[in-house]
Amino acid sequence: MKARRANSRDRILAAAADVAREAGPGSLSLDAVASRAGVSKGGLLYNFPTKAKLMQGLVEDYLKAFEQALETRTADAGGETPLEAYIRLSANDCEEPQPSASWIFSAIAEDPDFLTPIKSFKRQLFERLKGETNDLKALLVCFLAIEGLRSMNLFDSDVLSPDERRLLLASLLEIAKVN
Amino acid sequence: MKARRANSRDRILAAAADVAREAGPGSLSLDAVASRAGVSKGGLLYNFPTKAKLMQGLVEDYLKAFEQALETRTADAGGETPLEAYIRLSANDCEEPQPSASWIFSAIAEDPDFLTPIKSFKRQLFERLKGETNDLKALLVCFLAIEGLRSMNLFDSDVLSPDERRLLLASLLEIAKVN
DNA sequence: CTTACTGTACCGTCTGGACGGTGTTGTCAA
DNA sequence: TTGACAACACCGTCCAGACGGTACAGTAAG
Repeated sequence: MKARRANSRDRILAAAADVAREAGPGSLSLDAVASRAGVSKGGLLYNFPTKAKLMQGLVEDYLKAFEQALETRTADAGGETPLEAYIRLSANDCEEPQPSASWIFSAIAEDPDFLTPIKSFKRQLFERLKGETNDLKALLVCFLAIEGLRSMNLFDSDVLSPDERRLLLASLLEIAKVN
Repeated sequence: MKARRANSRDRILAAAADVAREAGPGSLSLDAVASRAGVSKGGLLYNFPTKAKLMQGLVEDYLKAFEQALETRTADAGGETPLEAYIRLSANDCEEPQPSASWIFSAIAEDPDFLTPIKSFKRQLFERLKGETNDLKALLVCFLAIEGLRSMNLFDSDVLSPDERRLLLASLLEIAKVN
């Protein structure tokens, strides 16, 4: 029952992310996801009655995971400002070799409106940071630079070397610390 | 002859960009592009024998236009460092209401390798800026922040208000000026 | 005669999704 | 305790439609 369903759901979501990353965002078909998840197409459509619902599931999962990571990070970290936490968390995310969210491209191709929740999440995050930082200029620069880093990671761009990434992180933290 | 061909080519490219922006990147079909360009499908395939060639044309045109804009800007501008020129140019690009390059998503969906020329272009640009700037930290921050701005524009994200964008631009130029 | 198309008809492939079936599990009356 | 029954989770097949691409005949301009 519940357990089985939850496992299937998660397996499918993970499989979708894998397929998008490995076969390219344009090859994210239901068949591909189903076979990757070890589930028949019928089973897939049982969990996600339409492709749009699958995409929505991906978005929601992604946002939930990020929010939770940010929350736990800001909660238990000693003396770390929210902006610092956000910078470090994002930098960590981008450190991983594989872009974790290239399914986003599939979602956009399917329907650009899938971005709406992500956009509003970002807007909320920005507003929150704005409320907890008194140097708007520093916040803007840091926030945008992180956005740039995420974008590069998403596009699997290797413009920056690891050393450069480290230097960037240090610079941003320096800017953010003045607070 | 030449004139007719060149016009058709450009019209088709522009039509493709329009379709991608208005109907969504997933709806960039040959039929849609042809009818939008006021050209028959046969005529479209005469100019671009395959969809891949169309995408390639989009990428090449985009890069060429950007390179030229940057060149003229750095050439005639008095006392503007290359980094400043790049910042101002990109900020201008992002000021326009419509994301100019949402066809990129179509290209990625078709085949992620279409990004390769863009990536190498960015790498070259970064290396060039690195050679002409002596504060690597400032360069990194500015370059990434601009990347973030471009990404937001591409995703049609309205996280930043116009005022905030202006403030960001001023901050970046300030950082870049220390040089 | 060549160039630069138009227009139509067509093919093979792929995709989302509908549908009918199936085994396993939980529930509940007798 | 057991047997009937229903809900659940999933399977496998089938199909209409859209898409990229081809082929080809026609045409207007130079």
